[in-house]
Amino acid sequence: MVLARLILGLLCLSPMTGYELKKHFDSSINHFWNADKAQIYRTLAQLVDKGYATVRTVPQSNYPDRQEHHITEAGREVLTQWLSAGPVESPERDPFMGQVFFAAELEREDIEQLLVKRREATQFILDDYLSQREGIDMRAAADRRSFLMAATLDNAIRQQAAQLEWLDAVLEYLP
Amino acid sequence: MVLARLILGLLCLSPMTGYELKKHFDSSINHFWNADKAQIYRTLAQLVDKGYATVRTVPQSNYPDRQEHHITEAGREVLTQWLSAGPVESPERDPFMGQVFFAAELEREDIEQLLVKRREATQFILDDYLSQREGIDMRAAADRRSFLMAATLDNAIRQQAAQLEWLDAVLEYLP
DNA sequence: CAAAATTGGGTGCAAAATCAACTAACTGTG
DNA sequence: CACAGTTAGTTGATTTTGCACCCAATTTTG
Repeated sequence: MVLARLILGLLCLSPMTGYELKKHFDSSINHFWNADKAQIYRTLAQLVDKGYATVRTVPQSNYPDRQEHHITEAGREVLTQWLSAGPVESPERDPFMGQVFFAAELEREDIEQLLVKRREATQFILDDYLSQREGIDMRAAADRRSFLMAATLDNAIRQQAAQLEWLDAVLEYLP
Repeated sequence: MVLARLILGLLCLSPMTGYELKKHFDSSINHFWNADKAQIYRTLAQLVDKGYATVRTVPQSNYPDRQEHHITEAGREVLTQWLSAGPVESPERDPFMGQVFFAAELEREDIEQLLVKRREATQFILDDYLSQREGIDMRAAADRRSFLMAATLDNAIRQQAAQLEWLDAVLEYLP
């Protein structure tokens, strides 16, 4: 459900192949969603089935044909309806917090190691997001679209930063 | 996979029925995981199948028999192995951020409404977490288990608070 | 020059998750 | 007294997701 909407959103920005969609999920959008490519291709097929997108085969000289997917009017409607229907509630799922919740089964040192390793991973992700943000032209953020896109990245940065602070606090006060 | 480990973790705290597990997912653990009850019962059956848990039928006078699930030694090992294997990477999925990312398709007022509604929902969740934390005996948090459990709730609180701040910033600077 | 990555697409299968019922007895509330 | 809620568990169908493959040509890298 969500994936279909996100793909419609991307196709709304510009027509794309499944391959290019996967690129977006891995880079520009990786801070709030990811998707398996098999899933992307299948969802694309569904969208075409329902008339929310159309395919145009564009031959290329050296590389395989591009199956360019274009959003239709019906697709645009579905997207705006999703956006207008109010904020979706996210399920609130964090397996790492599960590990912390039950970490008392481990020795103190092992718990510390778990937290330290997580700290490293979080720092790594944060650095990635920060370098992504550097690549954003701030003058372009004057228009609403760019502003909102940059804002989601800012949120991801805040979340990771908050987690870093939390990890440090837990490491400091762990009995 | 994760669900099976979390159930093992809960069974580690005390033997439980599927019904009681569901209660935990809905209350004490709802800040980092949720689960459908059908899924809980099926996963429980798998755990028994694999020898990670055993069932003891406890008859009751008025209510249906309790299918009390007890964790086995093998189950405990699986749990500690999961915890020792290092922090699991979470997929980073937030459908609401997807809505914000593509919200430029809407009118300015509708975008604001989306953000304001989300703000309300976030405040509501935050208040829930805060009242949960009030119920935690801080003297009990001196032992490691209680400390870690309380810590995961603190993390959820920080995340929600960070999101509130972010929402306010976006609402303020939205072009 | 060989090995790996890129471009572009796809299949099959299994596990995980969700939705919606259905059973059945008891308990509390208006 | 009727109706809603609680306790306890189960089944079936469908969707979603993830993993592991497969194809083929080109281009880059060691």
